[in-house]
Amino acid sequence: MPADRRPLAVYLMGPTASGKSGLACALAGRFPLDLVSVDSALVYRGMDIGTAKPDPATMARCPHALIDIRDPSRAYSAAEFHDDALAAMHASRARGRVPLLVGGTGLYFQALQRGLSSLPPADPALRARLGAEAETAGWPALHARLASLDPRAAARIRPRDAQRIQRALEVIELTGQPLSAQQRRGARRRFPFRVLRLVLMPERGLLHRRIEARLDTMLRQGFLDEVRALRARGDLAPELPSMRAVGYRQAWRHLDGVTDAATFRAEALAATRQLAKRQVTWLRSQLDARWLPQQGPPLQAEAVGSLQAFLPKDVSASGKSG
RNA sequence: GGCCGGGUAGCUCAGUUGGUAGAGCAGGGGAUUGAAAAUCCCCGUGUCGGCAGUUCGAUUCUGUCCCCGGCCA
Repeated sequence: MPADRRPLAVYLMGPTASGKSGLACALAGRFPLDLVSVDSALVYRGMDIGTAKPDPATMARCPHALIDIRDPSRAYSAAEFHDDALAAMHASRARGRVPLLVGGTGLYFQALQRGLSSLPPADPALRARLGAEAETAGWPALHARLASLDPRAAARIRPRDAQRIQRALEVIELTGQPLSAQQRRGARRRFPFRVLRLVLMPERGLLHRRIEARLDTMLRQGFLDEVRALRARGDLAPELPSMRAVGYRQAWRHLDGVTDAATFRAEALAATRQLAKRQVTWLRSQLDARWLPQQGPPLQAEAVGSLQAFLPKDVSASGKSG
């Protein structure tokens, strides 16, 4: 078997509050790494406290690509991430360095790695129209329509999965072809990087304790004021992808007067735990990943060791020292 | 101390005209192709507060005790 001559990339994956950011920054301090964020919420400007975004001092010491690249009024997408991340990886490679992709958004990692089928982007007007139809007819009715247009897609998508039914009908309307047929056409190509996957998977109870402690820190740091400021802009709405983020959605309801402070905190905690659980489900499918110990110095030592086994020859092969 | 409500799943509660019980939330598992921190699917045995009585059978009826509210003293 010939040696894999593709340049190296490192993925550092883990659920929220697992300590990814700290570890990434520590590793960047000792290896020639460029950090690329893989996080669907960190892309939004002005959403700092509630997303646990690295603070300005950390960002200065450990710059991340793909953070603060979008206004919260505009949705970001997996397809844009795919292109942006690949561009950042190639730029890093061109500098003779190694990209370290750090984050917890499973779909983004998958879209990057496997690519996406060639499909039209979201069409807000069309989505609004489909949403209005669903309002009166109900999603199962639109699912039935999907079944007549694209039985294969309808079999895969549940009758109440509003988001996927809407997307499928959108693609069919925009292209005149069934979604399933287009998805079956090759998204796959050889990925241009050789990947070392590191996974942080803290024991569940520990993760829950860390989530709780972190939320209380956010609240002390003025999370609610941050959300008040976002609401005060006047052009944001709770249906936006940015404002549906964990914590922000619950804070919005609280500031609307729907929930009291204790309820808001409990809801935000539960939503964060549920997010972590879904992230863990993605991670469990990472069969060829290197699982790191839970936390503390052993974690860092293990990560450093894993990297050392791969990095030197790659970096030296690039003809440049980090 | 007296009277009235309550004590059922981790939480909030429903229910059983007597045949050992089920919702919401929480929690667990899974799916995941341009909104993904999104969206969706699956998973409910718990001394029905304790003890005693009636009964073929008590979580349900009766007695008594304990605990939590409220009112009265």
